[in-house]
Amino acid sequence: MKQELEHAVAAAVKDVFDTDVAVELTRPDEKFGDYATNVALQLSKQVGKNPREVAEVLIKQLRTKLSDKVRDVQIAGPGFINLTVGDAALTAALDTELAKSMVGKEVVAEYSDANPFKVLHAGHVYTTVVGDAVANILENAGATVHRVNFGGDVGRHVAITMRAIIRSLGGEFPERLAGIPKTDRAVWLAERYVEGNNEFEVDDRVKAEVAEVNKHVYQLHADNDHESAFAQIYWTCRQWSYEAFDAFFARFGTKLEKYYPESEVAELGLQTVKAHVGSVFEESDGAVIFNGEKYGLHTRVFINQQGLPTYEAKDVGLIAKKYEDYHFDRSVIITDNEQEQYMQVVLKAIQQFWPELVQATTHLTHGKVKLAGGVKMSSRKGNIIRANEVLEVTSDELKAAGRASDDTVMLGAVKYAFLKVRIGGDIIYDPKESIALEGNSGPYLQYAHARARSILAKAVQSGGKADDLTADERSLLRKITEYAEVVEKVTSELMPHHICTYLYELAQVFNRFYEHNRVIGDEREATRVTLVSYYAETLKNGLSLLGITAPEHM
RNA sequence: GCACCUGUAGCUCAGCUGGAUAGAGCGUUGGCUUGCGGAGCCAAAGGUCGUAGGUUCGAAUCCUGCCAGGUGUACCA
Repeated sequence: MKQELEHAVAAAVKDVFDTDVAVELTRPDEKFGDYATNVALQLSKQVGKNPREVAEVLIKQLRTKLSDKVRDVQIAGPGFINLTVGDAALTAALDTELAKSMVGKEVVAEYSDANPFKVLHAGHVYTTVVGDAVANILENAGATVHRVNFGGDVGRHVAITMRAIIRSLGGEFPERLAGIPKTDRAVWLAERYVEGNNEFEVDDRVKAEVAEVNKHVYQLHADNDHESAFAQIYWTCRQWSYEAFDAFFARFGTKLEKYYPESEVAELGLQTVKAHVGSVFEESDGAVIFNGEKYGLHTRVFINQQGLPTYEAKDVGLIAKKYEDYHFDRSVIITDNEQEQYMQVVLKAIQQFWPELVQATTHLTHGKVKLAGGVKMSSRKGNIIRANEVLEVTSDELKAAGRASDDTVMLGAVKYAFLKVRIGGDIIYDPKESIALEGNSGPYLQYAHARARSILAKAVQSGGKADDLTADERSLLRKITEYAEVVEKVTSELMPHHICTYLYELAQVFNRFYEHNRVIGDEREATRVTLVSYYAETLKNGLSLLGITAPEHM
């Protein structure tokens, strides 16, 4: 509908002024009409007439050309042209298919980036929620989306944890791991990391030991060692981590197709970097670096003095591995914004030898999670908000409010609270607000859906489609048809919060309609039931893009 | 030092590829109410859009300086 009208306006401009313009229709305040364009203002200078004169000429043309679809064309304000669509055309728009702009495309969405040997914290929840939504949105546009995780099972944090684990066991005694109860494993590992890191930061001897353990871990992978005591401890604890991740993501409704451990891409990254030393990378101070300053970025180390690949080199290996596995048309990476400039350097380096892979890659970032009135989290210190705690505080809030704390509503609350804000900046999470049934929250929309379903369950008549709508009916219909436009915008911008804003507005429009209009038993029941049915469906579809379940009852 | 991000109502945020009186929610104040799920609806109060300039017919939106907060900046991830 919108596109059709845009083409028609562009054609009218061409007819009258013989010039090509890109017309973008916007949704103005309802009192102005359904769509608005500012082409007259844009053309004014070019044509040498004042905007309202330009608009005068254009609307004559539009009125005749669009008479079948548009019932009113008006000039307003400084020279806006407002279009009001006919009821029949608006009703017909309900059944237009959503644009499937990515059919046949292979997409890799990398998010969550949970690291074995570390605990999942609130930041992982945020990344996962955003990543899921982005993946859903692309999938909805017809793409085949592969959801993957990239996590560090080698590197300094692993060495720090391994050293602390071995000390805690009193030596390399893998059999002693059996003494740790299954339910405590994840927490126990997290404690070892914190403990090890605290020692690492203040003691140079510990730093040296960690460097040794780090080499040992890489060696273990190089030798494919599963036998030595050290290796047994390593593999067991890595497995504990993955089991903890699986459990958490399952509860969350996230299905990651693949975990890429760093150990799997380290060698590939190392070799790739080595192959481009002299052309892209250079040796400096015993390490291999990429001089990003040539590109206005900063310089980073890809292979350290010990000859080990850093995270940078692993990212080189990762992008190659992803391409090898999926031959992606598009790759989306979602991380914390601390990695923004880091990623620019890595991508700039890769661009030198694999430009097409970088061309297809988008890096989306989000900020940190802070609790309302709370403090930033640092996983190095002990004062982090664990992922489970995010769910627990939300669940507690539901209980405190005397409501059932089932996962449907609890996760709906968390996901919506994280997604309703534009990604990029930090968010302040307020569990109390997230579960509220009044205001802009997930549970509010879930409730709105359940209520609509309840009306539909009682409907006697249905399937009516009128072209003589009342003002309230028309407002609701108008808002429902906007969904397709929102989805299109969100698909191109990958900004899920627009869906939240839209769904909330939709629910408000519905409530206004419902306040003054009886549905069941009214002589217009058939028509109104149709509207309610599309409304409920739109809520459900929108929520599902956000990864939120729309329950039938609450 | 340099780079990037952020600064909009008491609080939490939309709006930022320039356009019509700057919008929501929460909170505050007042009204509707035996309802098809009122967990709603209507209304009021509340804003120098950090600040000073610039570009433009038009700036919260673009450009520059400054202020404040955050992040990154060589062998962590």
